[in-house]
Amino acid sequence: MDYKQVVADALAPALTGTLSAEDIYAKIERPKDVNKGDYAFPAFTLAKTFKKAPQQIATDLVKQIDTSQFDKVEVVGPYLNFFLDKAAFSAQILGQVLTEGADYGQNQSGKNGNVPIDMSSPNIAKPISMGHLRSTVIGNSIAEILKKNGYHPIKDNHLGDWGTQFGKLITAYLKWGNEDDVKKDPITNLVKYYVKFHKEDVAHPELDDEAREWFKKLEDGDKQAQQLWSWFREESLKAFKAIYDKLGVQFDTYNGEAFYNDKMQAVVDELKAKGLLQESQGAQVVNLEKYDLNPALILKSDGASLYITRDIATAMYREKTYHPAMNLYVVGSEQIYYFKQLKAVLTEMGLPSAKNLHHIPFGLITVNGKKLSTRSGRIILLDAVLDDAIEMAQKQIAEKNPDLPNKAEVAQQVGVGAIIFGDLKNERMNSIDFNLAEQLKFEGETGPYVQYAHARAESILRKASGVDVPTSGAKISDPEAWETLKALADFPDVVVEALKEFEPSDVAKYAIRLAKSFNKYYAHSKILAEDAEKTARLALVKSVSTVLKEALRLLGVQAPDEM
RNA sequence: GCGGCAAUAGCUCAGCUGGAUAGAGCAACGGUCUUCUAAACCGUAGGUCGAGAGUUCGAAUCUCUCUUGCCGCACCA
Repeated sequence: MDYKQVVADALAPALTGTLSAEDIYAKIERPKDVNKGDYAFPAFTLAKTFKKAPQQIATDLVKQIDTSQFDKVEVVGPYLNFFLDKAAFSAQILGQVLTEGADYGQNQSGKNGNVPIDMSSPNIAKPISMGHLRSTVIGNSIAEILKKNGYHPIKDNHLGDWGTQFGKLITAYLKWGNEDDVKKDPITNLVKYYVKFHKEDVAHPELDDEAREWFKKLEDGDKQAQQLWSWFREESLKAFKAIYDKLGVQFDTYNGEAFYNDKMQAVVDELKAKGLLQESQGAQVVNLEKYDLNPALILKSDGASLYITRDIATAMYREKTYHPAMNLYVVGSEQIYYFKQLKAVLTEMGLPSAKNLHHIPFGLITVNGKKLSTRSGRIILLDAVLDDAIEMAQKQIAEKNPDLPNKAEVAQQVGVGAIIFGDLKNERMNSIDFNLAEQLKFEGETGPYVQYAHARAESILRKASGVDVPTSGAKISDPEAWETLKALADFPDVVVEALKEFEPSDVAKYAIRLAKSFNKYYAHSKILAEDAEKTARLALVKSVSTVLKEALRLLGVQAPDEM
């Protein structure tokens, strides 16, 4: 139920002819201070039309409205403060959460439309770093949020599995590599070969020619080249999947760059057919002047294709395969300009999904203020960070809950949860200077804090087993529960808002707010006390547990029942 | 040089479509476990919201200028 609307409806009769229903609704706000009620209407805007002081207007207004449906309506200066009927509110919201369960907050606005999401996208034969974490967890969370809004997301890992570096890799492997090492630890060893190649080719430039030849062979379908390439790819993918498993992220497709190799010519043909290609300094470009953008370079002067050619092919493929409702790209903010160009080219081509293409950028992860880079050695391995976090969680469990039965499982859930939550709780666009100690904090506004609130709720429910939790009519009068009840009621709006902004952090902040209000309630009220409201309180606890778990799920974070 | 993003407490960040004394977490200091998990709760202290101008009854929030930092600016992805 929309309680803001209830307030607006109450005000409407007194303001007919002055403000439209929509205007009234838009003016209503939530006081920051809890003591000033649940909703407030400021009378400033009416001062001109009524030619009276706002304070006076507020005083007059309150006399004209039906206040019976509220606990009270107060005039404080120029504000009308509305206090909702707590008993009715609690019965309504708890009934709804308990009836709907995990479906609470679900809406169908997406009409099951397909939404491919370009995300994670590590490069074959290179390690997954903290930089990939952001794309992976943001994309994964947006996928869950999409589902909650009735869309059908398709998580696509657009692997970097093609390019001249494979010529170098093959050359290096044949010279210095061996099969067992690659099988044992593919990423480390493949990177080693790659780095060695770059060291050696300074003194032996003929290596570059060899590499070029190998890449040419690969493109021409040479058997040995193909075999090595697909082997490197498989071994890398195995290593990647181990990390994705740890993170709890699955993909629907792994349509990497190689997948589009045979779809590139069609792009060039179509651009030509539509008269969009122009020659410029020997290269083929699409002029984007009318979008106030630099020309997009489609073919190099040597005729080779580029990243954007591949992305156009990808967009065309997705259009044909999915008829997407939206087309999302979770890629770093350094590519904002590039995606403007891509969208402009696709718009020029008349691709229907171009207008629903959204680049979802995020801030850079840096170390000591500097950009990560494999070559310079400034790299933070995601796997190592996850392991550190899991180990830290193990220590915490040993200290705080040594009798916990499934320690290893919970340590993983808590450790990984801390890392994911830590990444998602801040606005996407904030850049992050990596700090391991900061990532491993389990106190305050963190993933474990939310998980802990959930585990406490579950603990109470276990202790109360045998008591029937009512799914309707649960009224709570305890004022300590009020913030928690209101937070529960906000969840459906958060689901909508988070999608609108593509902001998982909205959900993370919400989870903290709900957990915090519940922890406070928990500290001040004895839930299992034997009195008339006990079952109502249990209804609240059950509702909190349900919604916390669901909010964490939308972030890709697990919620253990005990920790 | 042009464009984008950012600047709020010692540190990390919230602050919704402009609204009532600018809020959290961490760190500091003090308090709360014989009672539902203290990974928690309560309190104290801490800010000329980068600077300046403008719009407005009202600006951390909108506009402009400036400063600082990061990112990008066709043959990488």
